[in-house]
Amino acid sequence: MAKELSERKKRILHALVDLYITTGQPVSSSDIQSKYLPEVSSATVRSELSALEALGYIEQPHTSAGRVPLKEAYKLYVESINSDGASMLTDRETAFIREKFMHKLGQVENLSKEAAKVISDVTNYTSFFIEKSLAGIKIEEVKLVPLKDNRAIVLIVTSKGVIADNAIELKGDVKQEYIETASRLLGNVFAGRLIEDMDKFSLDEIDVEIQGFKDILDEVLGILRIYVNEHSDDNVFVEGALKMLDYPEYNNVEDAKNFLSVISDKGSMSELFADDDTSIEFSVRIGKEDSGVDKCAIITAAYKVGDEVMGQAGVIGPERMDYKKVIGVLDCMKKTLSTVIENSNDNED
Amino acid sequence: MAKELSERKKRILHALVDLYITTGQPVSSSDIQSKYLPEVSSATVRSELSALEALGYIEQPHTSAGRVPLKEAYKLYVESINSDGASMLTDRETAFIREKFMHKLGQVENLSKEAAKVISDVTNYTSFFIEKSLAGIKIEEVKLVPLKDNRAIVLIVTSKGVIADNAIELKGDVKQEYIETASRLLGNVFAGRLIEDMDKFSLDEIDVEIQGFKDILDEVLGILRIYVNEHSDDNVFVEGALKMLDYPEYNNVEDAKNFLSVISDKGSMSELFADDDTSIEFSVRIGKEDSGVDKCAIITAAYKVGDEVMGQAGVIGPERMDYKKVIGVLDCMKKTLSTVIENSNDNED
DNA sequence: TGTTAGCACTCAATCGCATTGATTGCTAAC
DNA sequence: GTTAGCAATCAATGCGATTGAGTGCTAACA
Repeated sequence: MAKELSERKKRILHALVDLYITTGQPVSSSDIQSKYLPEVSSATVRSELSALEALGYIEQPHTSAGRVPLKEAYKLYVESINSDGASMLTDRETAFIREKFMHKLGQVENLSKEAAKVISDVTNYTSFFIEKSLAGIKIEEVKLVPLKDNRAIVLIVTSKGVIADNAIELKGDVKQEYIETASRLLGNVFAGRLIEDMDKFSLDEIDVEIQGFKDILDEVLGILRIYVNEHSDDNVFVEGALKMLDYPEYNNVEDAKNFLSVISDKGSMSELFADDDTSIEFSVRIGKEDSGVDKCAIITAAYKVGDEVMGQAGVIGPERMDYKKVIGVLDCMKKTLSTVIENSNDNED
Repeated sequence: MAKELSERKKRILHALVDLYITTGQPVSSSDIQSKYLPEVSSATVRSELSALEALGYIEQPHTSAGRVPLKEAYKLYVESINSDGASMLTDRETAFIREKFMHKLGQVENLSKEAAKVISDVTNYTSFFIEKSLAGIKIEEVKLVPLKDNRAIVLIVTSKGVIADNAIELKGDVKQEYIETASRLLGNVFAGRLIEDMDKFSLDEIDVEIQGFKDILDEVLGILRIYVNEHSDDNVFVEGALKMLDYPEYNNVEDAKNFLSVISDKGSMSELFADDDTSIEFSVRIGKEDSGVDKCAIITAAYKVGDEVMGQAGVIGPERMDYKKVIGVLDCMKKTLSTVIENSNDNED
C-alpha cells in the first residue's frame, strides 16, 4: 500500500467493487466505462485495470473474463464509505428498526435475539449478536425462603432478574429467627456486588457474626459460583443463517455446510470474535482465512452501555456485500438500542 | 395391497430395498440376482420386478435404468424389520448409549437435548426430541417473599423447579402478618394443582377468607397463566441437522435450504407431529408430501413415563435410510431413558 | 407353466468437437 | 496520455456420436 492511488484509479476501483457487489459477476472494462466513466474510453479503463491488477487490488478469474476485487480493494471501498458519513438507510428502514424496538420496552430478556433478527431482516444477510452474559449484573438482595421438610430456597435478586434454582437442605432445628438472621446476613454480605466477581470472591474478607452461619454462606457462595460458571459463556444469537445460501458464493453444498456448521456453533462464534478490539466502533474483516468462514466478510459493531461492552452485533455475508447498508443498519441499531436500554433503566428505578 | 405377495417377490423386494439403502442407486436385476438370489437367473428376477412394478412397489427412473423402491416397498421393508425382533445394534453401540446417560443422573435439565444428540451421533442422521414441556408438572408450594421498597416476589415451587420471575408491587401497608397470611393462603389455593391447568383455573371456586387477598390471588394466577402461555409450546431439540446434507438426496442447495428451514423452525416441527398417534410405539412415515420435508422418511418413538407421554423422539433421514439401525437406537434410547428417569425420581424423593 | 439364454432396444451419461461471445492485451495512430 | 481497431484467449454452450448399463421380449427348454 505504499503509494496513494491516483484519483482515477480510485474511482475505477470503487466502480468495480460497486458493480461487483450488485451483480456478483466479474466486471468488464466497458461496464465500468459506460456506467461510471463515460468521459474516457474502455481502453483507458483497461490499461488502468492492468495497473490495478499488478498492484494486487483485483484479479481475473481467467484471461477472457472481467475483473474481480480482492481484499485490498474491499478494504479501500469500505474506508471510502466510512469517511463518506452520509446516512445510508432509507427513512423507511430507519423507521422499521425504531418501531420494532419501541414497543419492546421492558422485555429486555430477548433484546439481543430480537436485535439480531432485525439486523438480518433489514440487510438480508446472516446476522449475529454476542451478548456478554454476566457483564454488569449486580446482586440486589439475597433471601432465604423456608419450604417444607427442612428445605429452603436461596433467592438471589439481581438487577437483571431472579436466580432461584436450588433448594438447599437445612440441618437440625430451623427457627424463624435463624432464617431471618441468615437472610439479613446474606444480604449484608452479597448485596451490591457484581455477580461476575463471585468466582474469585472469598468469604475470608468478612468475619462479622458468622458463627453458626458459615455453612450457609458457603453454600450460597457455591450456588453463585456454579451460576457464574454455567452462565459465563457468551450468549450467541444467530439469525438468518440460511440467507447465506441465497448467494451464489455458497451455492454448493460443501461450502454451505461448512459455513452453517461454524455459524451454528456458539463456541466457534465466540472464538471468532474473542480477539476483537472493542474500542473500535465498526470493524470490517474480509476473508479471514483460518476461520472456516472463508469467502465471507464480517462486519461487527461493539455495543456499549456507558463504558461497559454489552456485546457485539454483526453481519456475515459474502465479500461482495452491501457494505453501505450494513454499516448503516448497525449504526442505526446502535442508537436505537441505547435509547431503549436507557429508557428501560429509567423505568425500572 | 389386496393380495399377499409371493415369498420370492417379498425376498426380491427386500433385497432391492436393502441394496438401495446402501448404494442410493437404482438397483438392477443382476445386482439382486448375484447378491441375494443366486439360485435363479437375472431374467427371472427381471420378470418378477416387472410384476412388482405393475403392483406399484417400485419404479424405473427411466427405461434403461434399474428399479427404485416406492413408499409401499419401504413400508413392507420396515414391517419385516419390526417383526424381525432381533437386536439391531452392536454391543458397542448399546454400551455407548448407556454410558452417555448413566453419568448424567440428576441433570434432568438437558436430558432431551442430550438424547437427541446421542441419537444423531449413533445413527448419523438428523434427530429431534419434542418435549411436552408442561405435562405433569405440579405446583408444590407458593410463597410470597417481601423485598425492599414494597415489592415482593412470588415464589412458585414446582416438581420440576422454581418459578420466580416477577417482582410484584404491594400497595400500602405491608405487615409481616399480611405476608404470612397471604403465603399460607396461596399455598392452600394452589399447592397440588397441575401447572398446565392454570390456564382454565378460576378463583370463583374458592371463597374462604379471601377478604383483602383477592388482589394478590389474582396477581399470582396471572403470573401462572403467563407462565403457562409462554411455556406451553413444546420444546423442540434438533441435532445433527447438517448431517442430512451428506446424503446425495440433499445435494442441491435449494432442497437443502428448504429442509433446514423446516427443521430449524420449532413451530413447524411441533406441527409436523401434532397429529401423531402416540399410542403406537414406533411410527414410520415415508415421504409425507405436504410437510416441506419431502423425500424424507421420519421415524418417531413416543416416550412415556408411566402413562404420560413426555415427548417424542425421532430421526429424519432420506427415504433409503438404515431403518434397522434407527429403530434399534430409538428402542435402546427408550429403555435407557426410562431407567435414568426412574432412578432420578427415586433419588429425588 | 415356470425358467432361462440370447438378443435387440432404450436412453442417460459421457466424450469430443466446433461454435459463440465476452473480454482482454497489444499496437499503431492521434 | 488516450484511443480505435484487431487478433488472441478461453469459458460456456450446443450438438452429435459413442458407450454401456439395464431392460423387455422371444423362443427354447424342463
